[in-house]
Amino acid sequence: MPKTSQAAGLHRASLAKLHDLDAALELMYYGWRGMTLEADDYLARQGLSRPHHRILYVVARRPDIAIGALIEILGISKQALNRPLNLLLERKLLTSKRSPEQHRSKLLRLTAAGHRIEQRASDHERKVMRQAFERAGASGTAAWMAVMEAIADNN
Amino acid sequence: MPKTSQAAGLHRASLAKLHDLDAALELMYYGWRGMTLEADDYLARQGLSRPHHRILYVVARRPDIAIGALIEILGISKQALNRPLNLLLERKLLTSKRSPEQHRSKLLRLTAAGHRIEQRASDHERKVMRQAFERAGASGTAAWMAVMEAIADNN
DNA sequence: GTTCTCATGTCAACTATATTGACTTGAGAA
DNA sequence: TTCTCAAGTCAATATAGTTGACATGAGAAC
Repeated sequence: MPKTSQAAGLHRASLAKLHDLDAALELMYYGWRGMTLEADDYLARQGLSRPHHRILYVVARRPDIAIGALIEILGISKQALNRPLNLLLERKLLTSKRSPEQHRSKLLRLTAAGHRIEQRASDHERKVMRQAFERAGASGTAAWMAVMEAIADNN
Repeated sequence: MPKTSQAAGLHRASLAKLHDLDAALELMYYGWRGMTLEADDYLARQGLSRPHHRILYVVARRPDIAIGALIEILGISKQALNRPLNLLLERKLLTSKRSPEQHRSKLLRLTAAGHRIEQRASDHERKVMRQAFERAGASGTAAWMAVMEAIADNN
């Protein structure tokens, strides 16, 4: 696990702008950093990191999800999922049980402790977003979401 | 180097929303992915990846930057910079020379080939942003930037 | 009832990106 | 001549991911 994460390169560096859209590229970069910084620090103090949070986040929103479906959503291989998932099971932040009828797949659920950590980590991120949206007002928030959807759906 | 990057977990996954701000968290995640996807594919075809692009991006905007200053801006350790930087020098995408007076530090510059790759990779990202901004109009763009600045500056 | 399929689990080897710590080198300054 | 400081290098470690190969165990098909 990483130490506490040095506030690294947070400058919003004073780089010359070669293109008018350079500011937008940098805002995406530093925006992602800004949103995840405190959450990552919190997770590191729990001995966890971003992949663990992604697992907790998805399972919280899809209780009784099977492992195959989780792999699909996370977009990583079974083997890559294995380690962080087992850590979460060992730490009893997740439980896995086979369903009575579909005995083939294992169903994942958060424990109370898992819910608590997922919530606190996500709360750090939501706090950042809430403050930004408060300053921007309802129309600014709607505009932000519209732009982000256009960017996200650029597949 | 990674292969071609499987379009992984691109679902904009249909997860139940536990909080009203969950959509915003997911938009940040998929937005970052959407912006960087094509650029990363292009870079992978050149045998490069995101850290190499970050180096090229910064040096393009700060010609004659010293290695220490670059480390500062990137927020990584000297040792972590070493490998990708040496690759870029070997490939002659960067040049390093000592300055006449300040002979202690090395000054980095892009070669023509380095400029070309930096530009093409960044162009993929700018293209995504430009399309999103065109749909959103000038006021939507301004609102997006204001929100992102608030998020980024949450340090 | 044996065989086929399929979800899951696990082992090994590899790559990439990062870290810290300990050192060297070489130039400039005191 | 010694001290400082930027840069370079080596080793060990952690994390996050990959592919390939193979085991297990349950359900379904024949």
